[in-house]
Amino acid sequence: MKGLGELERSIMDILWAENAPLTAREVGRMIEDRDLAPTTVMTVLDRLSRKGFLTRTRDGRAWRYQPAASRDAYVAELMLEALEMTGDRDAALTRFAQAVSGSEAEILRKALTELEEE
Amino acid sequence: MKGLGELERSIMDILWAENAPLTAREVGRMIEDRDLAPTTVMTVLDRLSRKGFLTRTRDGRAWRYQPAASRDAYVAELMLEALEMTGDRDAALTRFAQAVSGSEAEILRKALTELEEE
DNA sequence: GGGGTAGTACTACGTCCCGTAGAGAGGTGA
DNA sequence: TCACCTCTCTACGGGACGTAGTACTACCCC
Repeated sequence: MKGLGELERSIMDILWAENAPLTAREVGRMIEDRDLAPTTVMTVLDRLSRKGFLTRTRDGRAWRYQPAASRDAYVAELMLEALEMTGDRDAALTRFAQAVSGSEAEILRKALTELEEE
Repeated sequence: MKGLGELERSIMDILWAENAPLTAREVGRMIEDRDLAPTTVMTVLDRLSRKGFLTRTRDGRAWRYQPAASRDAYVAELMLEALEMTGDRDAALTRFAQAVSGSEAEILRKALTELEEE
């Protein structure tokens, strides 16, 4: 999986936060702080859909974009990808488990327990 | 943390696999399949130490390079970094737990249990 | 002691990604 | 018809990375 640039991530964040598919214009309106040209937003949306992060459907002349996967799925995939990198997955996992904070360890524990029960 | 390119990662892999600090020449000899110029290896080693992935110490005229952190630590850090990206860490962690394979879930479970006991 | 060898530092070039945006085409509503 | 919206296409500058040459220095062997 390819990574995301900074602007790309900002835009993904907007789309992940929104439940409905947005047009380029709508997205642009939500990044006002950066004062981008409309075409900039369109270009980035286009690249993101080329890269498979977004899907788009027609709405009149405009496209409406929405995430192809949830942010959680993306994050989990990044984590798995990092894990792929090591020769010793167990060691890395152990280290990871030690690094997460207490409350998160709790979440993990719970998720794993539920898995076990299925 | 900055990411690693492909050659950079190959070289880190060599150094992670080795226990002793290596010189550029030694590293170069271990990537024979790519037939790189010696200076190429040196440049990459230099960049890696600039980026903080390697530390180096003098050995006569030459430098000896060794990883600043273990591969496991690096991988765990990458995973945490991915986790930082989400607004809902719990959801991402849950998804991650569901995505790891059975034996790895077991490792995680064990690591978490040991944590708890301390 | 002179030439090959090894090692260093510095510089450079091509490519790809990404942020950024303009130009031009074609529809749309006043 | 004219202003406007949206799209697609093209482009440029910067930074990271793969790759390597050059110039200089120190050491070893004959």
